[in-house]
Amino acid sequence: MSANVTIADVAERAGVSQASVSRVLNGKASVDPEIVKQVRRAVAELGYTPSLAARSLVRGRNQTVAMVVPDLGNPLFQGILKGVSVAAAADGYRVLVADTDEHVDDEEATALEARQRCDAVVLCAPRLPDDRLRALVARLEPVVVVNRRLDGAAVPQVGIDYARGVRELVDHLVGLEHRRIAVLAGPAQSASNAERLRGIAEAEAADPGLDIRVLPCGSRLDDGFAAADAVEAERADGATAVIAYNDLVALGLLAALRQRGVDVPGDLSVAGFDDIPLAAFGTPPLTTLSVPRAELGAQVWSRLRGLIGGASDEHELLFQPRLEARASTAARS
Amino acid sequence: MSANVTIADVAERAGVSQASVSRVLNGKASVDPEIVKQVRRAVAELGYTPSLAARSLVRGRNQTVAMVVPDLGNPLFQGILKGVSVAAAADGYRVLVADTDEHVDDEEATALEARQRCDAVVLCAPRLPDDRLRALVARLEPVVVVNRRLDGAAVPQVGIDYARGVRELVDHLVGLEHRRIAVLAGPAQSASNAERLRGIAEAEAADPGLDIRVLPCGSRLDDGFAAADAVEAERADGATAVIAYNDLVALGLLAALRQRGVDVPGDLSVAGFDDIPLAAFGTPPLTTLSVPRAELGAQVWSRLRGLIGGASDEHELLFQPRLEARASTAARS
DNA sequence: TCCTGCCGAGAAAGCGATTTCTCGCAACTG
DNA sequence: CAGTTGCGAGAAATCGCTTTCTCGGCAGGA
Repeated sequence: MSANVTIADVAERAGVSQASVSRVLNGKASVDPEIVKQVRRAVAELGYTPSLAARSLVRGRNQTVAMVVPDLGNPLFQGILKGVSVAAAADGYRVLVADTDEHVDDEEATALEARQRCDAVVLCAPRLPDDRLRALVARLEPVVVVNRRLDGAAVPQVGIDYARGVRELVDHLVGLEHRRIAVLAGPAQSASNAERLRGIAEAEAADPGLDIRVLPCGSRLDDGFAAADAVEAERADGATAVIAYNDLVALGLLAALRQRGVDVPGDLSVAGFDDIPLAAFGTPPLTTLSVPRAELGAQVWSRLRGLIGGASDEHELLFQPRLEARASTAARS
Repeated sequence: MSANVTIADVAERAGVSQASVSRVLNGKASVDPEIVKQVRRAVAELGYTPSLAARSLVRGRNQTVAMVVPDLGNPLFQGILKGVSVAAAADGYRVLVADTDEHVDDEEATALEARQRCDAVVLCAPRLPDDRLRALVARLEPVVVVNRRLDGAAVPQVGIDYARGVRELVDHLVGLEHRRIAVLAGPAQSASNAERLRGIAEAEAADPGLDIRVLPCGSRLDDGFAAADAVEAERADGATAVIAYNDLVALGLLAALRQRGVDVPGDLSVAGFDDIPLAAFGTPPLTTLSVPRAELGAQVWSRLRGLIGGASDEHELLFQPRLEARASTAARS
């Protein structure tokens, strides 16, 4: 079994020194072809596998990165996780997940702890306030921040241009004659929520005819479901369209509206965000903003790999969401 | 920074030996309270954090387990992952995910590679044929297999009693006067699919009045969506109910049927499996079989921990799914 | 022909913990 | 009072690699 075979055994069997075995295995320097052959044979015969623990100790590297997310149940994060994971795997890296379950105060501890086990970490949509986050990020060092703008930190960031996306969505709705729009806000500490709201504010400022009301909500299915009452109140008050924090919220809302017999998009247009796989299969199919999750994940890995390799990088990369107009939004009737 | 502080530094600062520092940190043996105080102070002052790499080398343990899944996009696996992850975290363990993306032939390599980095692995719904799986499992050793029955392997298994669940579902439909039922099968290599089919066969055998047709399908949203034609053909042929491989498939099917103007449950009853969060929010809310994902995950961890601790365990644990009758199934009209 | 330089391979020194071994000292027994 | 016995703490070995150091041999230049 590979378990107990050490490099010493291989060396002995091949009749060479451990150093040579190591050289062969790592392709360092030039080694006598004969020795190479001997070593390879010995390795094969013994079924030798280098101990990763020993290797990490001496190299100070793990070949593992951590991804810290606020909620693994969110399809957006799942998509990014998968993207990072696939890209990293191609370079022999694995990823370890840590779910903070939206507990802001666990974020630091969790991230720090994860960092101990890994060569780098990707912080997904951290909920921490700016100053604490900046401090944290400094201690995490090889780190990339996803979906959270953080000024004044020498850290690569990759995110989604929610502000612009939401403006696009508003434009879409305005094009459909909607003027009174309700917005279902996400978690208060979510930076991407703030970005969305910023976009909303910009849109409102640009078009005085608009009347947008922001309602507190959340990020999950049941949040959307529970928001139905508030939405109905807005509708009674003249709102004809709703922009939900994300697709999950939108789908939850859709379900609740259906129960109440509200027709979407006849009585009310509803739009989401993220274009999760289910969005296209909703009732009705959901108008939403599509974000390239997998590609984003790949980009994150590419940055991360650079940092691990010692590069320094503090660029910010913003993906532009693309409007996916489907049946849940329609011209005001 | 914790990065460069070693136990030697702490020892020096505290004026004691490394051994004592180690003892204090691990709470082994009894140490002079005075020394304990010194060490703690030195640790705090230096901001010392033990190197996990060094620790793993000497202990031969990682405090990390791997979870290998065929598709992270599946909410069932996400739920189990979360369950395992939370339970493991409570014991200071982290989990590393490896997604084989339904590539059967990568399963062995992926699992083996993951095992190298971890103290144990949980194999989720492996698609490997029995003999290869048995061989693999032997090499993985501390391992628990989820959602796959594997006879003749000394390995704990935890799963879901799909056969019984599906019989329950059939009973439910029969109670609603359905006799001709279409079944959308999952991935061919999926063991849980085989279990479901076994349940179907049993139900059919028990009730000669039943006429159940199995259609090939898949495990994802679009599989269900794409199955609509086949389902319609069955319906034209007299089928009045459909049992989908899982909720994702059911939801995809629902979407396609809606496009076609088929009324569910009026024209056709549809049931799923797993009770994913979205099931209750479908149109109509989906009748499904609920499985306790988080609890299952916790059980998996509990088994795993035992194994890591050296216990031997080859019990099989089967969770009984619970019928969640909702609006997508109704009496045949 | 002799010296310098280079190259390849083995010996040995870490990497940073844990754990066994050893030893001194105090307490306990007969 | 002498001879264990026990206990606490430091020294050193160990885990399994990588990498530097060292040295012998061989080729090229003077």
